[in-house]
Amino acid sequence: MSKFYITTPIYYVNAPPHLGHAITSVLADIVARYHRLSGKEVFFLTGTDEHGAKILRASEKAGREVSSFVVEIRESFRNLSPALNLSNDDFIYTPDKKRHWPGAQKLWQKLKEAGDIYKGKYKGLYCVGHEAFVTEKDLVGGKCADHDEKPQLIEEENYFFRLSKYTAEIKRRIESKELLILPESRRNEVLALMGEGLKDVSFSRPSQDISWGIPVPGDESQTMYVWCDALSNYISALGYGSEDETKFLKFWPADIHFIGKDILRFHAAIWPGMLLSAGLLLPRELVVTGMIQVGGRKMSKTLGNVADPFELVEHFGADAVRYYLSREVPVFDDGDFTQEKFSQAYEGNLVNGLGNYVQRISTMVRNYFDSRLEKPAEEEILKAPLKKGEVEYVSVPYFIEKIVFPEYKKTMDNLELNRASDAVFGLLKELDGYVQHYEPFHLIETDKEKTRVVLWNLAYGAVSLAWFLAPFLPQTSDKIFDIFGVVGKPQSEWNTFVVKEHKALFPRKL
RNA sequence: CGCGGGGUGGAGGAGUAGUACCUCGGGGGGCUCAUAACCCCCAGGCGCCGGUGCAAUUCCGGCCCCCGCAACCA
Repeated sequence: MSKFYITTPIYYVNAPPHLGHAITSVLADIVARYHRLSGKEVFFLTGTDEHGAKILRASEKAGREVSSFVVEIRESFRNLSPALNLSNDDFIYTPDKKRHWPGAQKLWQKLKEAGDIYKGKYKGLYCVGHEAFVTEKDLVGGKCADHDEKPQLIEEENYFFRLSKYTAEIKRRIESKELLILPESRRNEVLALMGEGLKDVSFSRPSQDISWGIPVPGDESQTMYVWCDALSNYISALGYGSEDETKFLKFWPADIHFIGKDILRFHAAIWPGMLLSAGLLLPRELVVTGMIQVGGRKMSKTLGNVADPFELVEHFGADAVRYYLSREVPVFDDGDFTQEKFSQAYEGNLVNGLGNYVQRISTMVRNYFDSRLEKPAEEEILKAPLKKGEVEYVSVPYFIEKIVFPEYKKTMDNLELNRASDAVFGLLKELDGYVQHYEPFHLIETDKEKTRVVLWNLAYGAVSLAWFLAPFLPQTSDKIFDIFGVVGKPQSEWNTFVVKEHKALFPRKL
């Protein structure tokens, strides 16, 4: 059985999860489920990034001990899994001394042994109020936004990682697609960056400035900066650096790192550089998602337009949120969220579309055939074909197998999840049209046998929809299998359908 | 000249060198199994200016506008 290792980023715990985190996790989950369903041994990792000066300052501001301060937000990220039905196999967090630190420190050690760690001077803008370095972004009009003070340009000694040394090799891996970056435009962006040559990166800070972090092995006076601390989660979670590296040996390299475009540079430059230095394999693929905006604007706490995934789930259910995030928002481009768009998508495609379809078919089967439909003979099935265009006639199962499935598989394999979803909902549209064409609700009065064929095809269609949607809408998919009495049955055994009475799959919201 | 992505009917999206597609909304018709759902038809569009081509929304150049990134916001 082949393995498949997929990760989300580890999320920074400076605030509870918002829809942007949810979308990355949901997309990764859909891919994880898809590969699991196609028979691979999948390891799906998510987690949180909890170290750093920002977090320490936030905890101090709240008058809390930092180690307990982060737990709350960590737990809210962990709760994304039950809320959104994420199938992650593990959850890693950076302050975990037992599970994470050994891996991070071993990795550091490897880089050091490779001669790629050296002491250097870091020059930066230091804000006295923050007692830390700030970036240009923290400034408003040259002054620190929080303290209204002008930061000072100061120097301090810390460790650097010789990233520059690996520019050519990283570039080669990306160009040759040994390290595949999707979509193409992101790949180009990174390659353009490589063209300028990568600079060495600051890799640690004096621990007096940042005590909240992982100590540099062999030099307690320094704390690891984010790179080695956070990026190493992808291997520490597999046991790298621990006594038992079985999982690491089995699952590394990652088949896919799902990331947002905002952290592309770290994942396309620094992370591969570190892995090369340590003599480890590079991930096969970086999948770079767009950002989800709210009402056309970037989500921000200042604007007060942060969309809360938990609220949405509570109101609409996990599958509705998963639906929106995977279909109504493009995977690779920026998307937009508004309450109105969400409701519209919910009403249109889930309530009126999928929910209504399942309802009308199951009702007819119950009313006309006492809830039970035996599979008609093949030649009978051909007598109620699906009309495609003007002249082409195919049976429903044939259409699903030869037209829908290949399109679904192709787009899923290319991670064009919204297009795969399009293919499935396109099938739904065909099936609704098929109902209208044969009018089983009339046909039953004149030709019961043909009605049986028509309804059997429609039930087969419903179950097929459930099969296709399993990675996207796992709960709904299970419900549909249950309604048609084929829970746990492979496609080859979708012969007799025994239909149950059921509640609306997607209740209408007022 | 820091880097990059965009501008497609009322709205949101897809797409292509040659009849431009989908969803929602608007107008009309049909059906009644279904969660006032479903099916069919109609109106309306490729930011601006040049260039290359038999042909450009699609390729090239310029302009206008919007938006990201710029080394710890998915």
